[in-house]
Amino acid sequence: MTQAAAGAVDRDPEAVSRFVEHFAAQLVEAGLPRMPARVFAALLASDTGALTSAELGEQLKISPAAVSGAVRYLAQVHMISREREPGSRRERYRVHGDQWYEALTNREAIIRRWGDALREGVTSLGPTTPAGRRLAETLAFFEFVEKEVADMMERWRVHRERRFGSDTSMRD
Amino acid sequence: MTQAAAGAVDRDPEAVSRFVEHFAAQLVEAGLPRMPARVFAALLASDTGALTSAELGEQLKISPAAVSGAVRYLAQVHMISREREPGSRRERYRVHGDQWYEALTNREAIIRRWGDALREGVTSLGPTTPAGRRLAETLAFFEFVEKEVADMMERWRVHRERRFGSDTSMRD
DNA sequence: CGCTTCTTTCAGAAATTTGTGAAGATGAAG
DNA sequence: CTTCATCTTCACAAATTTCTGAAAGAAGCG
Repeated sequence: MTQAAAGAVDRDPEAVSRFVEHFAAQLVEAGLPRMPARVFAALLASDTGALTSAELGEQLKISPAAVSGAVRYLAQVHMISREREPGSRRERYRVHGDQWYEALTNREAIIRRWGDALREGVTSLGPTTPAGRRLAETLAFFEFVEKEVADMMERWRVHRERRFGSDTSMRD
Repeated sequence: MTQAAAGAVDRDPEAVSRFVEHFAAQLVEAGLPRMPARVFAALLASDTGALTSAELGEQLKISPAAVSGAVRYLAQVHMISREREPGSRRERYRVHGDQWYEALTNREAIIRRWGDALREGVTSLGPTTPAGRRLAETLAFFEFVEKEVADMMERWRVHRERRFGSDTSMRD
């Protein structure tokens, strides 16, 4: 084995980097801040789905501070989780298939607050005014979506189970 | 009728403004730029669902330039449409129930580009590598969602029809 | 305990974004 | 063809966001 004694390589670092930057760019365009996007893409493209702070910093050529900020953000929106390795103080950041899908659709919290704001609007503008009625219909849409999305995720789990097997897939 | 001879009032401008700013704040938090968010909220809370540039500027206390920038943005993402009044050079910006729901779910274009980036990644990292497999599953998720969302919107149209009647509701 | 290794926090420099005023366009009306 | 009203574009100023280097905080290990 020329590549490695222990599991790693045959990964062309340049190909990886190309994908990372390209995918990160899409995420940025969708509204994610730049550093979190790059970090996330790097994790997604890693072999194990988990990297240490140092590895991230090196691969992306960014300071430890930047890594720290990015992972804090990503953890907050539940796109990654943090793990401690028992021995060393090293922390390890992991992208966990399941949880990040959910995070994406998990505009839930947002949707709920939109609903609140709209309800307030309906009341204060009056449910029978034209504006009030428009708001009410918009509200109905969000309530509809909220429920539908939940159902959809359920269907996805089934679909995926059949397509990819094991429930805990996408672990390392 | 104490309030008005022609259609308008009984709208407490302060209540309207409160709603507009509150709802706009939620939109901002969801990632919309500030001015577009405020303009959009103002349209949503208007009686007819359509306002002129001047009216928007006055209500929101912003310059014509700011209005122009905001409506350009909103039109681009299909959250409003522009109408010319036949006579005057005045333009009128309208929020059209249907189209803005669709715009919201219409991360479609975005999703498609994500798909492209992921497909590329699967190829260049190799479909049988661990990272390649993770990417492939992620891709499958997006393809699934794309289809499901389309179905969901169809169901919404039916649901709404029954609840709110006429197909062209939410016009002025 | 005190060293060593990581990570986080903080203050500031750099870049980006946002909104304004002023100067063009554009088109209807005289 | 000029004028008036209205929208858009442009260059710049202001505010905000984003990264970095440096210093401070934790956790294992001798």
